[in-house]
Amino acid sequence: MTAESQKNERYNAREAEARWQKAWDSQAIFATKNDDPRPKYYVLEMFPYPSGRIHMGHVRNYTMGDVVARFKRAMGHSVLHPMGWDAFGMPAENAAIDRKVHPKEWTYANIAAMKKQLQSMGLSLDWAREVATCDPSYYKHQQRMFLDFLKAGLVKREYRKVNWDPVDQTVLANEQVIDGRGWRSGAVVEQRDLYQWVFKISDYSEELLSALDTLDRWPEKVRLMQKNWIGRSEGLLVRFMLDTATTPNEETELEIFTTRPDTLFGAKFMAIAPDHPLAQAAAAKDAKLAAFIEECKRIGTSQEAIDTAEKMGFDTGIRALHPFDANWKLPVYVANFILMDYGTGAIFGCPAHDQRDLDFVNKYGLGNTPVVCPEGQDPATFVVTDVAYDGDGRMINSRFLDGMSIAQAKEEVAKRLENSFLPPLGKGRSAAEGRRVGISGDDRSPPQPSPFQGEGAQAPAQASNNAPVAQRQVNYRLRDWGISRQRYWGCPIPVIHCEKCGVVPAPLADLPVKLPDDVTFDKPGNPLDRHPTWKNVKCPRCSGAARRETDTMDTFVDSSWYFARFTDPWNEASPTTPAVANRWLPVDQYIGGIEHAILHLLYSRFFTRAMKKTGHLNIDEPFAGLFTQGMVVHETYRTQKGEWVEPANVKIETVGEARRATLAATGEPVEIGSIEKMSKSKKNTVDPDDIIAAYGADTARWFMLSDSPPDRDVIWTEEGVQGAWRFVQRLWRLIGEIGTVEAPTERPAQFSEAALAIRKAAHKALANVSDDIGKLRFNRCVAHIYECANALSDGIGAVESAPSPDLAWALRESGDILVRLFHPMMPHLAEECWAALGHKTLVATEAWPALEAALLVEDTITLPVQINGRKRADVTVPRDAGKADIEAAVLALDTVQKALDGKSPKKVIVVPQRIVNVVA
RNA sequence: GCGGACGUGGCGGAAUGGUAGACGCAACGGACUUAAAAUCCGUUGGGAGUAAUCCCGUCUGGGUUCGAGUCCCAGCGUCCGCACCA
Repeated sequence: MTAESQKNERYNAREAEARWQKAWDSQAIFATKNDDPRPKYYVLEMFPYPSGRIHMGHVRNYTMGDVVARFKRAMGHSVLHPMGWDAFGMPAENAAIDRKVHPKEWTYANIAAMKKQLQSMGLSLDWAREVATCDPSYYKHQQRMFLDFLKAGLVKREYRKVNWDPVDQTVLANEQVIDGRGWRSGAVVEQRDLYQWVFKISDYSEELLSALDTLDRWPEKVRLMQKNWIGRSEGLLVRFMLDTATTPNEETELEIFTTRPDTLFGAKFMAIAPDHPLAQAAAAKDAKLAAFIEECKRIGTSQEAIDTAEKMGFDTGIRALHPFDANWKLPVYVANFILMDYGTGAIFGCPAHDQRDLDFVNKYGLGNTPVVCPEGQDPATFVVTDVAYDGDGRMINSRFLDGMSIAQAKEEVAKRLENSFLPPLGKGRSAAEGRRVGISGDDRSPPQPSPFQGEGAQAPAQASNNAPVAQRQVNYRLRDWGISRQRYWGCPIPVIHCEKCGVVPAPLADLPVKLPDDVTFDKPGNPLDRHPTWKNVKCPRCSGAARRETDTMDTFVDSSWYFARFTDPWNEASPTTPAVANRWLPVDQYIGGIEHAILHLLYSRFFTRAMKKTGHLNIDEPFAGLFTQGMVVHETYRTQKGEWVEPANVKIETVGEARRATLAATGEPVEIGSIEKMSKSKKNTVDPDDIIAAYGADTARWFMLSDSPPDRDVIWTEEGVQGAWRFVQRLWRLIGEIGTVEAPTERPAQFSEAALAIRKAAHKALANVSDDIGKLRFNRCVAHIYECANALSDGIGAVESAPSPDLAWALRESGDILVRLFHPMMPHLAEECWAALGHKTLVATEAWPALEAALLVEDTITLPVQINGRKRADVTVPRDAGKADIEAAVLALDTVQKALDGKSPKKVIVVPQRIVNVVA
């Protein structure tokens, strides 16, 4: 083909892409061997839920991963780049209910459809390692690990509050409860206590927190979100004696948690959660209190109510004794803002230094006494009215703490209370039975003097051999991970309940505990629960009548270890082959959405630790590098009637600066709305299939990488796609023309100025793209490739007007470089161009071009010259010119002479290779 | 409320404290064409000037520096996360 004839032709992306995909496939070039001795690189994108169709977010995510995979391969790594399916979950069951399709059938059909779509993108995936979490060959190992975790003490059963939908007879996740009603049934959601299987992630709170510091290739934002989620706080557990004359069942004490023990002398009240045992006990004898507690529970469901709820309390009549003064009695309130889940579910309130407590006392007229005085304030006049003071300062109104700093006061209180003692709790008399932590009461140091000593106060009941009044404690916000779901389409929890033997693990030989296929969804509730032949089994231990656990696992469990399974998905005996997993892991680059910043990533980090403990792998962290990509967003359109319109049905015209939209079919005017995340409800989606059919996968891939930094949202526009498509065509023509240039096979000894310019442009692009791909700055890679292509276009012009062997050789060399540079982003086009340049190999298996660093160094450099910080001139000097030479050259410039007006400069700053600044 | 990020042409965005606006999109002018599309060439932050040139300009106001889009302080605005966590 001649250059002339190719100019008039077009690159047929559709035909070429299918052809090259077939070529890659037939040579299995993306299949990765576990015994490959080259340095390993594991790149992984978050695997998709098989909804049935990929969306543009997938295109962006998987393109980024593919660029990294192809680049690392060219750099000589053995690259693991697998793909699978997060295939369990509710949509399959919804489809079963709505459309009478079996979840399994629906899921596998979706997988087949989506796989085809992904394959049309030309991703360099090792499909031989494909896994689907709903497949028994996958969840079998998950069940095995559940049993291993159970044995290792990482799993427990716990009575927990859950959102219960009485119509659908199922537990709802928090996000499925909308305004206190079930999202599907619309029924008012109840709080129910159910036995739940729980992974003890909180055993690792400290470890998961401190190890965040080692994740230096994670976004700071994600680490911070996890840190806040884990929510470490240091404080003191303090036992307050109760006035038994006021307690319902002669309870003797109330244990609280505080991070501000320094403010103990500012205490005005105690508050306990509505579901605190002491509140329950008091409510049993006080109908008004019981009614108040009911009221709190009702408000407690919807998020909005919690946001706006006023502080409410109810005085139980119970009185607590101040730990430093038994004569100081504090009222015990039940309050709606106290959480049973955190600390001990009880607090002491110091209104002057805590806004919530201040709001509370202001409502109930309990007053406040400031005990911390800000520096520079007169303690005699310092008062708090509406805004609590939580800053630094000196202790006041606090007896023996007066004058201390907050830190000193905290330490002093802790020391005194740790070393004073109260009788150990009598059974059944604790105000917070079961919520006390770590106070054993025995084998402790001998009794110490009471803290009341020397304060002139009377001590409450003294006893020897007692437990300390207070104990330092670290608290975490992170709660254990409840994994029980009352659903069919999930991994069965492999245990059996026997009346005699209790909870019995399913024998390993019986794994997988398979989901039965013969289920119906015509009735609400979990089909497993009403499947007698599946549910009723013999106890493996006593052979008596028993029943299977009918709950299945949270789908976050499935995705907490898939990255490990990919390392050896062929192992039928175990979840992993530890030696193989340890070699591949951690994932070097993980790419996915920010929406998984907390749960998925935290669960996976926990799972990695649990798998290490149970011998399935031996690494510390699953993901060494994490990248969170932005969303794909699009303009919205709606008719004057307010109906949303798909972009495909809208015609946009530009009249001068203004853009006008009409309905393509009828010409009816359409309003252009805000740019938002692509969503079905606003119909502002673009179907990847349509784009690939119209422009090809390379165009879609290129556009997804252009312009916007990859961690930010990218706006999908028709103009943008067309720009990308034009560039695809332009590259094809450009390389086609270079392919027809007659060039010597031997490298010329000398290069003309024009040839050197081309070579410099190509090698500069090579250096820049190499650097930017490694840092995932794809938008900058795109810019460098544009620049390189522009330079080569100029080169074509030069060789046409004045052909010469060195110029021709430089063009061929630069063409070879350019094709390999854009190959990771547009692999099909790159293969087509590689062939056009006369190569017989696949560019996908080619090495990354070698950089000739000498070409990046100029013989002379042009430095900007500033006068008083403003650029006024340029000066060109030899590369190795000394500071004095540069200064002399600068001072000789006309512009500088004029500015100095005969005077000598105050100062001349020469920054080598950078800039010169003359201070006049 | 707490925590975090960000703020640059008409738009998306470049810019180790060192020439602000790379690269792309859009727009405008021109070439080719019977015409259009495609393609190619050129212009494009604002203002003044015939011109060389000059002045202004990175949300606002201060500061540090020879030099600030970049660092510090205060304010305004947008976005995100958590949300009564004691």
